[in-house]
Amino acid sequence: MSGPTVHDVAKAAQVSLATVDRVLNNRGGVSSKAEAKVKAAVAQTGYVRNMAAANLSRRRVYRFCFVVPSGDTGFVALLQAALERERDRLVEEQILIQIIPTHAFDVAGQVAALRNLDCDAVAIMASEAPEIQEEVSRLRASGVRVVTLVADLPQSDREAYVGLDNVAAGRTAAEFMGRFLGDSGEILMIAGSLSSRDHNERLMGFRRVMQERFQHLTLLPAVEGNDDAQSVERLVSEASAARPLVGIYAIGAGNKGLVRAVQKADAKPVTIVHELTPTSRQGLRDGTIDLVLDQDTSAAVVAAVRIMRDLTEGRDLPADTGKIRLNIFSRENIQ
Amino acid sequence: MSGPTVHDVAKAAQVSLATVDRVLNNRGGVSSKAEAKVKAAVAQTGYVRNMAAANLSRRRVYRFCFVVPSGDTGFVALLQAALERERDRLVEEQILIQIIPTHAFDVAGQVAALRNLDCDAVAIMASEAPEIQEEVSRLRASGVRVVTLVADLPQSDREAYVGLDNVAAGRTAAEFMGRFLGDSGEILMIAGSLSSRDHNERLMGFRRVMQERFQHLTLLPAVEGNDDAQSVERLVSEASAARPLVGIYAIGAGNKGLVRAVQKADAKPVTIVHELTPTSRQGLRDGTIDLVLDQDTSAAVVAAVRIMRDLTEGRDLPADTGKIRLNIFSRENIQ
DNA sequence: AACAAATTGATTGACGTACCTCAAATCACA
DNA sequence: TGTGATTTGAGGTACGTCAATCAATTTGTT
Repeated sequence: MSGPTVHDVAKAAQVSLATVDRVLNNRGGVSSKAEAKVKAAVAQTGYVRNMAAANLSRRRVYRFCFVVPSGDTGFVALLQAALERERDRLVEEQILIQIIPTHAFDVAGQVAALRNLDCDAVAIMASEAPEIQEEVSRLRASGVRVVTLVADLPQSDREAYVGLDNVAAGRTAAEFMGRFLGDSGEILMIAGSLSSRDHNERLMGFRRVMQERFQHLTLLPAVEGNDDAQSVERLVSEASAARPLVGIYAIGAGNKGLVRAVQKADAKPVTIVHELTPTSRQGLRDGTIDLVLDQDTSAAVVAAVRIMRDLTEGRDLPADTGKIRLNIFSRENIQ
Repeated sequence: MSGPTVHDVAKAAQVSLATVDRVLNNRGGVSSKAEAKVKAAVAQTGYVRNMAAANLSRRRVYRFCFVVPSGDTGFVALLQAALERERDRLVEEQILIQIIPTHAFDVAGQVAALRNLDCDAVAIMASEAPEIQEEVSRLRASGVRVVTLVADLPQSDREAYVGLDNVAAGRTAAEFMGRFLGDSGEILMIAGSLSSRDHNERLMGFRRVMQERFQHLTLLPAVEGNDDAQSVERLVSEASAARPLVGIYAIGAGNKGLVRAVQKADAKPVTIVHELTPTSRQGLRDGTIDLVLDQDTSAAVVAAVRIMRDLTEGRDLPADTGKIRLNIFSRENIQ
């Protein structure tokens, strides 16, 4: 009823079980002739290893860590929730998820967190600092598989990145901004931090499409909101007091402040923000926010786990691995 | 190292392994006192059943069927590809996927396919015909779990629907159409079939938002393209010859014809279509198509498998189960 | 107290794979 | 042909759970 087993392979290859085992788990000490026979038998019988039995036998437990910024609002809260959901689901598949919270810009703390890991693979969302890249190298050297999550560390030894194509996200934002805005006018771009890679990539994509396709719109110099509602509110208020804004592209967190400022402004600018949180969802509903570009945290976590598993099992990763789709939410399709 | 086992539970509950087993698999013949002790021990030790071992022991193999329309172009081809990918991946988790191709509108054939099933659960994409709903009831009665895929059969005995919220899809199309179009003008809606539920729901959503928010735009009566490129091309050509079209909402298949007609037309209408296929992708790239609303076939298949598994294991389904996210693609975010 | 019925315990053999040991067979090379 | 190295075979134990049997104990009823 269920597929062929190693016994069937051994029979088909006319060798002993031990030899099949040696080939399958390349333990060496097998003549090339025997190896060929076994491989042929595998192909012929259509044998696939029963992973459940294999893992059971070797008492294998996958231990994956997630080193991510903590917080109980906004994106990080969603990520946290997604992680906990997945953790509960994965226990019964013998996959143990450990969530290690850090502080968003605390490099030292992140390094410390990475230093004390004891697991097969780790997913990291951390600052792009040399100390952290070194830690990644150290982890890799000690046999831990490393993937980056949401924020990439492309210069590091990480083996995969799970998250958005941030340039494409910025380009998409610009496209919708341009198409929603018929007339000319000035657009405000607010990043969380101008020194973070992902925010910069979004800015870059946004700027480029604006320049390529919507030259009648004017981009104000990007400002830094520090992912903080109060700063964002002040920046938006000041900008729209100085001149009429037709559009706002908010790249980082702090949308609560953005919503407050937009509601007080005289004219309603086209507002595009990132991440579907309770705040931005409400903004969509009441019309303060026009579009939310979102990376699905659940999808990211699921993808990360899958990749970590593939890596620890020594499988090679499929081509499009880790690309998280950009979700676009408007008031008509918030779920 | 790995979690507590039944042995630990037995020890903690001060009962025998056999009693733990009786409670865990509710075989009956256990005093309520013992049952309580075991349950307390499970909670206290944090025991979770090792599914791999359980399935191995009872030699369980999940057998899931997918009864879906075949074809080598458009959406059904994508679905087919997604199914095959998942099938290959799932073999090693002891999940056997059988793909049973049918013809799109061949109700008799679909009924026949459903009649010969031998599996634990089935995912069906079929016409909304009484014969099929009866077949679904029969399957359910014989213990097969049934979910609908992409096209729902809400009147039937199916236990879950995996697919888009088609009303929301239509509403979203209307919103973007309205926002892209500043001026007034006439909009053409082309459905595949006016008698199919999903197409009707999309139309309904589209119409409603147009009426609620964009009354300066005029909707022409919906036409039927029969998911066929030639029909669609003819319909679009005729419509745009008769009057200037500012927008086209194409709900079904046949986008090849749509693209040809739009390219020949004098004025370029805002064009929104469904499903990201090679054709619509190309349309986005060359500017013929402005927006593609897509339901991710991979996501749908993965969700369906997960639900079928939950169902056959007797777990109850999470609340938001089966809702497939509406992906919105523009030329800047085709991946 | 006697007896049947209900409950509990002890034990066993799968499931498919990993991993180990020890002995037997085959090989390479002088 | 003999020696040592390499390759192969046979067999066992373990992983955690299921499913079953049979004996032992407790419980309830008269």
